[in-house]
Amino acid sequence: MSALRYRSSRYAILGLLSLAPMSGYEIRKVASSSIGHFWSESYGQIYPTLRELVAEGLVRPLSRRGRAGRNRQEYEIRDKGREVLGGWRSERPKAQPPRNELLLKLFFGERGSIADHLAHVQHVLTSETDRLDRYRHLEEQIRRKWREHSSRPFWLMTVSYGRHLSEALIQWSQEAVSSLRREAATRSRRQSPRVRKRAR
Amino acid sequence: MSALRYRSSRYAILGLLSLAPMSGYEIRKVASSSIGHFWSESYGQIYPTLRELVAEGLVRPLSRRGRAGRNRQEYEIRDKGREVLGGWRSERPKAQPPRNELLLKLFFGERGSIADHLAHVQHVLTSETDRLDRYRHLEEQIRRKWREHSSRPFWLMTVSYGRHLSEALIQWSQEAVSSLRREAATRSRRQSPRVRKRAR
DNA sequence: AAATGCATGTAACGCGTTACATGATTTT
DNA sequence: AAAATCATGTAACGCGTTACATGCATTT
Repeated sequence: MSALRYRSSRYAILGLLSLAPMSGYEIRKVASSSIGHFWSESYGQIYPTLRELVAEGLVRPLSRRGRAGRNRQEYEIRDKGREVLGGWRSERPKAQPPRNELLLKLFFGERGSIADHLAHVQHVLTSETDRLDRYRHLEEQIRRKWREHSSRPFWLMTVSYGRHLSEALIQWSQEAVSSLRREAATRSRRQSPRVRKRAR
Repeated sequence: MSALRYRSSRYAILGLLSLAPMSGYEIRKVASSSIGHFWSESYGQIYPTLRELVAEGLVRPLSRRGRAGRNRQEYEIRDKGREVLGGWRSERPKAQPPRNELLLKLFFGERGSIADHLAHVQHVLTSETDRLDRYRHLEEQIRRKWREHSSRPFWLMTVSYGRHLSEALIQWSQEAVSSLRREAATRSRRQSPRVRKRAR
């Protein structure tokens, strides 16, 4: 694509503004909490994008009476913005090309130290366990706090996605730990076959 | 990071060359088959990177007697290349920041058409089902064909990762289909409450 | 008055894909 | 001889993060 690619950041920002008017700073904060589990957005994208959106008439800067007397500029989505957002939403979502460093390291792992691999996999195990915990809390919060909000089922679906993925990763990493241990045993046996009996 | 980022492409390429000498074209092909499930690499990266690797003495161009008389240039990893690869492998793998368009669309889905969302989710369901099938085949192939290869356990781990993920996504998408149907029912009930009885 | 933190904004990179250009070698 | 396809290579983008610069408002 020489001309345009997906420009998903625009839609992420537009989407957040469709929930409520916000400043760039807030967009960053809200993004990292609400959609942070499956999306990331940085200042370097947000501020320039906001300008673009204003220039295209999808978003409007609000007069600066923002409750805090702070030096902040809030933006509000316009009808045209909602239309554009709707059009984007109905197109088939693009998957980002896969790039998983962990698997890359494992794939070329034959000559590496098992201890290193174990450390990597165990890190996945602990971090996904934490993450799963957060998903559970989050889910409960959404169930309690947004009992009547019409977005609730959608939000729950995104959390559930994360939950399923974390559970899968936890399972995988447990299995991977076992294989790596087995592999370590095989290696040491290959190095010193006489000691084999000692192992048990 | 103003200076350098991860430069994972270098290591992906170096890793492939650690398995066997290859040309740039082959690297592309091998990559999309072997590590294609969790990694992607394009020509625009491969050729320039090969030059860099040669310049740094990590890789050596082979004399052009490649069995095919073709106009091709093969490269071979050097000892220094293996060292560098080993160093990289023992560092903790970096996770790429999450960017999931599907979830983004669902999250802002409240005003969208349920039919669109259903189509997106069902696409996940079918494509992950296919993928799972491919993983099963691949796993069986590795078990049969590489019975004695010392990389076998590592390769199996990467396939297993994919399998677990696909299984989780299949489960999730089935659940999501149900929620979306429920949501559609709720909506139509809300629109025309009198027709409620007709529905059953 | 100094320190802290809120808030906006931009420059410099690095990463990666896509699309195109080019030519050699097989195949038909 | 024409078509297909193997193979290398590069230019132009778009995407995104990081790091820095700046200044106002609030807290201490």
